[in-house]
Formats: sequence, structure tokens, C-alpha cells
Amino acid sequence: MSTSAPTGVFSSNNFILNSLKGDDLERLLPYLEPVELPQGKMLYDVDDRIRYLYFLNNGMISVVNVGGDGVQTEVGVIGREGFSGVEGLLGDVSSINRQMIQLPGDGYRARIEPLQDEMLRAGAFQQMTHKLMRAGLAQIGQTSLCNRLHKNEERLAKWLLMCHDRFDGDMLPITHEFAAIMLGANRTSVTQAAGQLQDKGLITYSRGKVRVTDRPGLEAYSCECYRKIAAEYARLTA
Amino acid sequence: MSTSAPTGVFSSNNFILNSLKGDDLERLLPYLEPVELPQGKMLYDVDDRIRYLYFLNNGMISVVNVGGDGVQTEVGVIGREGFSGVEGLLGDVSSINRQMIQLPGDGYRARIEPLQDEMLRAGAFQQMTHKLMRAGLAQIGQTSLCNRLHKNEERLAKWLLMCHDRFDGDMLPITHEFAAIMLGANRTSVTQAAGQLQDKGLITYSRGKVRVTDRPGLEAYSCECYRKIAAEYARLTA
DNA sequence: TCTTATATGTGCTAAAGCGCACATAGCAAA
DNA sequence: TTTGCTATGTGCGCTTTAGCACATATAAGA
Repeated sequence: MSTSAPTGVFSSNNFILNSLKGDDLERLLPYLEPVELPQGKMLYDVDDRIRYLYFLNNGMISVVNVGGDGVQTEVGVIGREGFSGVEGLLGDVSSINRQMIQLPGDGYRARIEPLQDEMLRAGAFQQMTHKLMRAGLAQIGQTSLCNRLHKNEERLAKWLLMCHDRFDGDMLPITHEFAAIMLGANRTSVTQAAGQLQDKGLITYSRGKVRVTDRPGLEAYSCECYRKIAAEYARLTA
Repeated sequence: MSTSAPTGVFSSNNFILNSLKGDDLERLLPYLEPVELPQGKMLYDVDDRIRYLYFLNNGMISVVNVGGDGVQTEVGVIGREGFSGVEGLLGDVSSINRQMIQLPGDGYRARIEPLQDEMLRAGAFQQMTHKLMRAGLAQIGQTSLCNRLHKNEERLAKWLLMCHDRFDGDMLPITHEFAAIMLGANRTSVTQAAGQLQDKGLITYSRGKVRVTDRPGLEAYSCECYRKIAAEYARLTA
């Protein structure tokens, strides 16, 4: 808290912060505060005013839409490849959806105001944000198709891969219950699907811990949506 | 073609063009060409280079994601409230998805280059585009949830309402077959759903013509997604 | 060790929707 | 009028998944 602004050499695992150099970075440094992000922490709920943007070094945010009767579905995820709260930079600071920490981690946060100013400059931050929105549009569109057309088992595989990409280690702290909420599916259906993935030797799990044991196999089994989304984000850093 | 650039008083039903005044408008006028948009015309296919942006006065574009095995689902629609090809303004001119004219109409098109320049200016066009992207993110997210959680009949109602909003008159040129593709559903399932909406007195249809006979009833029957999306776009012009 | 909360296993019924086959009906061109 | 194409109606079996209910197992804490 007290040593909020990193000085001198700055380093981060966040792809966006990492891509900034010179003045583009210098202007932001004073506003970056390190934060710990515990599992379950809600960054924004629907219609909340966005005050901070979060740049993760590790961990994963679930971006969730909420239906009229309280049902939810994840429409996208955010990890070190991006930052949360982009919509706050688009002329209105209210959050479109619910965003919460799905996998714990750490990163930096910055008040939204200096970043709004940055968006008015045709600089590196604006450019990266635009690219990120492009990838975000691709992700959310592909997820929409996936939600409609693919089976729970494939969607679970895809989702575990996306988690695995953004979290250090092979052991993911995830319960069937939570995965079900994210996938917009029934808990028993997820248990069914997870059981099948386990039978195929792709994962093992026990009481809230899912271990990815055969990453290539999981990729092969997942629907093409995983690859399409990953490819879109790979272009960000290419 | 020859009288491409409207001069003097300019008027359009397109909300974005309409919102521009003074210099912000003047800079674009030389690039605007009137276009007719016949049903079925493909504006961009996946990975196509985006050369023109389309500003509709009337009609509707379907934004469609395409799966590995050729299956498709609509992930969003565009009418006079926006313009097509926003992703071309985000650092890469390749199209993320397939975009085609679902309901015929007319409008203007402009080469992408002057609009890319415009995006580097903190002017009215950039501002409107940002707001539009915000609404687009909201639409596509809500559609994703809808695709996952709501029944075909509700989704059909929602889709017909979105068509109705963007097309002049109550008679929509739509076949069950085409609606099925857009909804990512079976043709027979759409026939089933359409039959039920007709039984309820909300629509009538025959051979590629769907007539909305009870608009308020259709709104009441549709899932909340319609209202949420409409509300988000209403903020654009508020 | 005992207790308790939570995570997972499993069995059942039912609904939704797919996928296919085939019938019929309306429209248009010859 | 005839022909043919396209749009819609309909029936049926099948898969997936929802939605329950309840059993069991594991971890954490008293």
C-alpha cells in the first residue's frame, strides 16, 4: 500500500504493461498499485461504477453475464494477456457485467481517470487497448457460438485449458459447482463431463482441485474454440 | 456512383452519421458513397480484409461466427444504430467473423482509411465509435448468455424484434430456414417455435414472409435479453 | 476422535431439441 | 395448365442435458 508506485526498473508479467516503453510507461507508473487478488473477489458487479482497472500478473478473471432470474454464464475470461474494465474507457464508467477473480493471483491496479486520459492520446496504450478489444470481441463471439453449439464436455475442456493458460502450475482450484456456474450448466452435468475427461486420462480431480495431466490430449479433445481464441490473443504479442 | 459525395445539407437515418456535426462531419462527407444493400450480400467473410465500413439507413446486417465444421451462429446484428466493420479500426483490418445483409436496405459506405485516421483524433467519431463498441460488447455478451440459457421460442421472438426494429414495415422477408441458421438451431425447431408464436397471435407467416402482428405481445414473450440490448443502444442516442 | 460442512457420485424422470424422412402447399416459370 | 422449386408441416427415434433426490467421501475444525 505504502510502496504503491514501482520506481526504477519496472517489471510485470502483464502483457499490456510489458508492452509499454518510455514515456507511455512512465506516465502510468505513478498510478500503478500492486494488488493481491484472492479467489472469489468481485471486481465489479453489473452497473457498478468502474474505479480501477486491474492488470493481472497471474490468475484469472471471469467475465459473467447475469440473466433476469439470477442465472449466470461466463462470456469471457481475462488473465495476464489483458486487463479488466475496458468498457470503462468507452465513454461510460458503468460495468456491463460481473467480473470476479476465478483463479487467485496478483497484479497491479490503476485508477481509471489517468487511463481515460491516456485513451485520448494516440499513444501505445490506446493502440494496445484497441488491439485488446479486438481480441476480446473475437473471444466473446467464439464463446457465444460455443455456448450454443458445443457439448458440455468439450466446453469444459476448453474452459480448463483457458484456466491452465493463466494460472501457474497444473493444479487448478476449481469445484464442479463453480465450473457449472461458469459454463451455464448443471452441476451434475459437469460432474458427468469431468468424469469422462478423467476416464480419458486428461485430468484428475478431487474436492476442488483439478489437475491437468495430459495437456496436449485436452487440447485435442476440446472444441476448436479454444485454439481460435488462443490464436487471437497470440497476435497481441506477435 | 458518380454523385458519390453528398454536399450541402446532409441527412441520413444512420445514428452515427447523424450524430456528427461541423468539422467532424465535413471531414467524412467526401468519402461517403450511397449504397444499396440487397438481401444476402456478404460484406465480409472471416479473415477478409475490411476495405469499407457500412453505415445503414435501413436494413440489418447479421454478424455470424463460423465453427470448424461450417456451422454458424449469429452473435450480433447491426442496423442504423451503428456501422459495420468496427474491428477494422482496432489495429488490424481483417474481419473477425462473417457479416451479411440479412434484411435489405440502403446506406453509405466509406473506405476504411479516412476512418482509421479519424480514430487517431480525439474527436466525435472516435467518441461515438467507443460508445458503439461498448454497446456492441453488451449485445454480444447478452447474446452469448441467451444462446446458452434460453429456449428457441424465446430466442426467435427476440430475434424477430431486433429485425423489426431495423426494418421498415411489419413484413419481414425471412424464411424459417434462414432464421434457423441465425439462431444456430434446427429448421424444424424453428418451424415449431414459429408455429407457437403464430398460435399465440404474435406473428403470422407464409413462405418467407413473417408479419409481426402483436409487437407488444412479442416483447412480453421474448426473453429479457431483447430489452437489455435495446436499452444499451438507446443510451447511444440519449 | 468426533462433528460438520462441502464436494462428488449416481440414479431417475422429463424436457428440449436434433436429425432425418417424407408429405404437402404455394409460387413462378414455361 | 403443367412443371418444378422452395417453404413449411409433421412424425419419430435419439442424444443431451436439466432437475431432482439422496448417498458417500473427504477435509477441516472442535
